[in-house]
Amino acid sequence: MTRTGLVARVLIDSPLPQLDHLFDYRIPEELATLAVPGVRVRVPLRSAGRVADGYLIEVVGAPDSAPAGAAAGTLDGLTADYQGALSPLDSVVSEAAVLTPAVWALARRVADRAAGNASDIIRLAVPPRQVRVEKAWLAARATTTATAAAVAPSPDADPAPLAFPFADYPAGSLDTAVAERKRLCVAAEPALMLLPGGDTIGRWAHTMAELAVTALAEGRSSLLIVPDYRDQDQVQAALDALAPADSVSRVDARQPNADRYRAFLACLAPAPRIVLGNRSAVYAPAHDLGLIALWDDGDPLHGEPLSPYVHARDAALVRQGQADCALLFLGHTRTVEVQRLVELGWLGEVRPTRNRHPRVIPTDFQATPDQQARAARIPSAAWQAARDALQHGPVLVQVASPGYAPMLACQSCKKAARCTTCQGPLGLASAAALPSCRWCGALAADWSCTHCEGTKLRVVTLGTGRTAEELGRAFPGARVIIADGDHQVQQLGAAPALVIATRGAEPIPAGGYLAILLLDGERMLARESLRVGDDSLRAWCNTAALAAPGASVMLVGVGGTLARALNSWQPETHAAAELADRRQLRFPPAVRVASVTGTADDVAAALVDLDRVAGLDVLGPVDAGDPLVRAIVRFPYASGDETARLLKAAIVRNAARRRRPKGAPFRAAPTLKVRFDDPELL
DNA sequence: AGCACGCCGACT
DNA sequence: GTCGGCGTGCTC
Repeated sequence: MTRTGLVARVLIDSPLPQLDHLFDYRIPEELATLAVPGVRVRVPLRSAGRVADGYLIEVVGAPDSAPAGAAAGTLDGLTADYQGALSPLDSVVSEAAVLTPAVWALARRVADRAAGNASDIIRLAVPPRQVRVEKAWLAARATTTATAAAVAPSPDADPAPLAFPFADYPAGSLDTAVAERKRLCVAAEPALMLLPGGDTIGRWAHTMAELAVTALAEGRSSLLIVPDYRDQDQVQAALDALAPADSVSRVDARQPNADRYRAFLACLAPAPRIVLGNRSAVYAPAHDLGLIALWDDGDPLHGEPLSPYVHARDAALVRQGQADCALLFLGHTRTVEVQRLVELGWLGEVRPTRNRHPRVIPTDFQATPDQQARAARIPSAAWQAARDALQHGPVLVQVASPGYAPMLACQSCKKAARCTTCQGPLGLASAAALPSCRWCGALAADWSCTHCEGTKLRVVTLGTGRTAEELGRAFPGARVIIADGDHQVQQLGAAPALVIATRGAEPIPAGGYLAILLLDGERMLARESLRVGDDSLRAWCNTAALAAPGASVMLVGVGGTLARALNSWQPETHAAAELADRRQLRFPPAVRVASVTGTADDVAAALVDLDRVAGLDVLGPVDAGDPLVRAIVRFPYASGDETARLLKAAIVRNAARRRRPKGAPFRAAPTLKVRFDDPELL
């Protein structure tokens, strides 16, 4: 067959694993000028009339002319020089080149690491098209490129130099991070700061903004990635004070599609920008990327809930390698994952100059003179401190979220069930166990209610509402403010108030809390998960960082290494100990893991090839709900690429093969599912 | 997904 | 001899 002219290599936007490679199409003459890498295209697929959406990845010469360079990092050696007859490109959707080469390379690599589809990553990276927004952007670009681009690539409005750049950190640490492309793990200064505009934010947010402004001054872009919108608001407030407003793009799945697309398109401009957003911001296009800064990488919101479930931390690590930019993980605590990278020497460590930290007092439960305080499960020392502080300003009580470890209550009067010897809360160690005291361990074999003499227990989850009631009685006359998922309060004045908040929902008071009580520690730790310790320490440190200078932070009813790590403000000692344990057990993140779920036959077929992967072992398979079984494979990081490649091949084989037997019309045949690095796995 | 290709039972 | 069943595989 004779072929001349140009060939478009196209990624089909489809969730089907069989289609996750590049397809070659002939570029018709009339599309030659529009068909450039990154544009959205429509292409015929199989039979005429069917068209699929896709992205033009690259333009190459026809195979018999010079192949213009192999596609970087693709897994489609088969189609690199497709020999069949080529169909023509159907159309180019618009001239906006929305998928940049850097984002494509990132999506391909991130998907390959997780045995997933590149198009699933691209869906996170490129928001849905909004025709009006795109037309406006194209029109504006047409008028500005003629003038502005010719003038200078640097921002026209010079940002004011930072007044006290990185005042909290040693000279030569963060100020040179962008220029020297450093990879760092940064301990955040656990304090609040008041901005000129009147907002109070965590100092960490200001540090993030300072880093981005430093990059901007060097003519380079930044990605600032934070878990939720409350964190975004804090960084945004700091950026408002430090950076020109038109150099900041906020990328947030919460905003309306039009706003989201507008912010995305702004990132495509050939000028340095600051991109602020949640986990998907790690995939934002950026001109000359100089910095990726990720706040609080242990927050579960950094984990992507959509297949292939790639954590923002992992995507950031891949992107840093491709862009050769600075990469900083900032937090009040250190995750085990980051600790591993520190011990490998991959990340350097930076701490604030001064070792200032909140005064955390582990407080054991003891007999309380006040009846109501006892009912509200507050020890006397903590109750006293809170009562004194409440004279002068806001006091925070952090409680477990409803639905955490369930509590036991009296079936007749609905009041929380208390241990008859120590007044501690009763709980169930396991579903089948006898109720016992969470504090002293005494079995509540012949329990009776102290309020109504009832003898029957029921399981309840105690929300902020009930806690507020109890605490209100313990602190009569106090103004009570509830902050949880349903009642969101962001900012708070300096007036006295008793704030009852679930973790993560604490409002930020101007000047900080004068006392903080961390309650329900046992309930948080009662959860069965590998990560309860890490999660709880992270939550406690983040909350303690809201304390006013010199304020007491009381950790109630929790001792041991967690309390020591908090009290000495050395959370990395906990991370190091935890990592040592995981190495011993061969648990992640000492090794990587993947779960393989499907019918017994499908799972067995997927596992056969894996036995030649170096260092890999298989746990299970075990039953995972009637027709399904689940196996877990563990493998060293060095074997990750091979494991992912083999499992992806198994997924493709399975997808091509699976057919629903016609006897059962509504029961779709279960697909083989593979999930890498699931944090909830063990 | 959708649609074509292909290899075995009852029909003009 | 052929029409069509749906199991199998491919889509540039």
